[in-house]
Amino acid sequence: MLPFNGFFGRFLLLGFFLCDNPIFLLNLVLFKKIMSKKEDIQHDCEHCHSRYKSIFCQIAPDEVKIINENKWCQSLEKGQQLFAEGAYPHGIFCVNTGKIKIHQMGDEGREQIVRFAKEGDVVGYRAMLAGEKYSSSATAIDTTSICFIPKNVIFSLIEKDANFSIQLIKLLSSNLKHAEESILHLAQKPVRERMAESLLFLKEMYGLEPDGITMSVSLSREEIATLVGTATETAIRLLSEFKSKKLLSFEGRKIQIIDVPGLLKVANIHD
Amino acid sequence: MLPFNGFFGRFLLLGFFLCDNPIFLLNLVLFKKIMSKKEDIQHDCEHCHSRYKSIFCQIAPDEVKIINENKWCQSLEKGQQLFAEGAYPHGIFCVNTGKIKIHQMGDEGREQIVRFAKEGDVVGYRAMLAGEKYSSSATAIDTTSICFIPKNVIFSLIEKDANFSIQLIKLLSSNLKHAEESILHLAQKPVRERMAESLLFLKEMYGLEPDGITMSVSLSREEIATLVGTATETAIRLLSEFKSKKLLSFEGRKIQIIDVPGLLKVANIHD
DNA sequence: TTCAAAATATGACATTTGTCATATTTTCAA
DNA sequence: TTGAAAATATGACAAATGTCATATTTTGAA
Repeated sequence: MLPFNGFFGRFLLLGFFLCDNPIFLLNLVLFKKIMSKKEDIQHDCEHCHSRYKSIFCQIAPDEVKIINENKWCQSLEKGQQLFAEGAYPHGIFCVNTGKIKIHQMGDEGREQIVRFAKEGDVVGYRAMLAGEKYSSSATAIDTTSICFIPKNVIFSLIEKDANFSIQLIKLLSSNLKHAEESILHLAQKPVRERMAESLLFLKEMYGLEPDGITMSVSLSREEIATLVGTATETAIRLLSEFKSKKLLSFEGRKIQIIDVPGLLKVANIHD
Repeated sequence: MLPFNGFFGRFLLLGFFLCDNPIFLLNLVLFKKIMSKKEDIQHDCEHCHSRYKSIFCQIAPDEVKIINENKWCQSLEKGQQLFAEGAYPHGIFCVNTGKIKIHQMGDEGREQIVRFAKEGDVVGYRAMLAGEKYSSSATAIDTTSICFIPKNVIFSLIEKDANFSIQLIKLLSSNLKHAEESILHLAQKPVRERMAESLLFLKEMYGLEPDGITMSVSLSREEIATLVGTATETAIRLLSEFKSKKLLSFEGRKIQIIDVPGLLKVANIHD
């Protein structure tokens, strides 16, 4: 619910409801112009560095122009929610810089992280494309700058550009592959293996800081637990065990990866 | 590897490799005409009852004709494999009648079922669309009649028909939603809940026999275990427990659903 | 800075679930 | 039909993991 809080948020929400209507869309654009000075920086899609890493990397210049004119940029603090499970999508979000987690709430109120997004990734598109409510929530896990592209712009792009459809299809395929791999591992791998695997995954996903060993992403023990699919206490114990085995070291939430081959071995990953 | 075994299978395999080439594709069509009398029935896409339930339900008549001329039908016995993890896809399979399981092999040689398909569903498309090797295998869990549509036909359809792309996107979105729900449940629900949920899922997926209580799908205890994500013995014990609690009854692999509200309660599913 | 709240850490213990052994039943091919 | 192999069933036990209690440390707002 967070992005729709307060005075500004309510206007944004109104904009979302009306964004399929060209006249109201125009109003939204004007409104953006007025408000953007205060709250957010408007990026320029033509020269956007993260566009080249995204599903928009191959679209025609005049389509880029349309997106640029209709998009909406926003920044999020660490911990701020982008959208919530159960809400209706009105467009997709493109991550400009920063880090996002996609998570679902379980029966006992425990969270489960199902996906991550970084620069160049797109979030909130699954529900929008399927014409459904969001089945997951999205929350910034770092300071994040994001652009919102209205639904109608995306659908008209699908109509006009088959190559864009293929990009979307490939993105969904890739997500599905990873999800099915997670199913396999949750069903069959013990927690220790999954923990080692998740740490290596985070290293691949978000990379390392300039020192070459510290992970760029910083998560709480609880968040790590909801990624691995275990209790927070178990996650803490395993991290301590890995530290004592010199596979990694940490100071608070800053984790250094010391021994990649060792972690691969614990994760039971070969070749 | 099964579909490519024997004299007939080797020709089929050859056909797959050559099917992007129009001349060889023609040869394949001629070859089909000769061989089909013996092994398989060639269905007619124009009047195909399962087409209306599929991603092909809205395509233009002349596109249906192209598919009809290039497709290839095959029947599978229960237990026969359609494609194997690691192989290269050359097209997609449309289930005409029957039941298919999509499964992956885990590290310890244990299988995990990740998806099912029935009449009107499409299988083997994820890897093909992504341009990757199959990440899962597909096996018939009942007598199944299936049609193969070559890769080039699908990609030209994506080029020509934006609506078909949207159908594919919706299919992938739906699969992804279910996969992420499975992740949540495998990570957070105890085995007993997952077992009850899986039985209710199978009832929804494949329906009941004319008697109104017997499940149409028949799986071994081991297969049920690989669906739920547990050991075979645990699956057997839980089924016996459900039987003694009069939630269901069974005679071998034929399971009767007796008490749906009771199963919903065990599965911890409300409203 | 200071203090309360939140996060992290650790021990003790209970519960769940998997593994192994071994019956018993069913299936299917000779 | 018959017998061997596979599938199903059940008990005993061990291992993995979660839960609860509680201590310690860190964080962030007043």
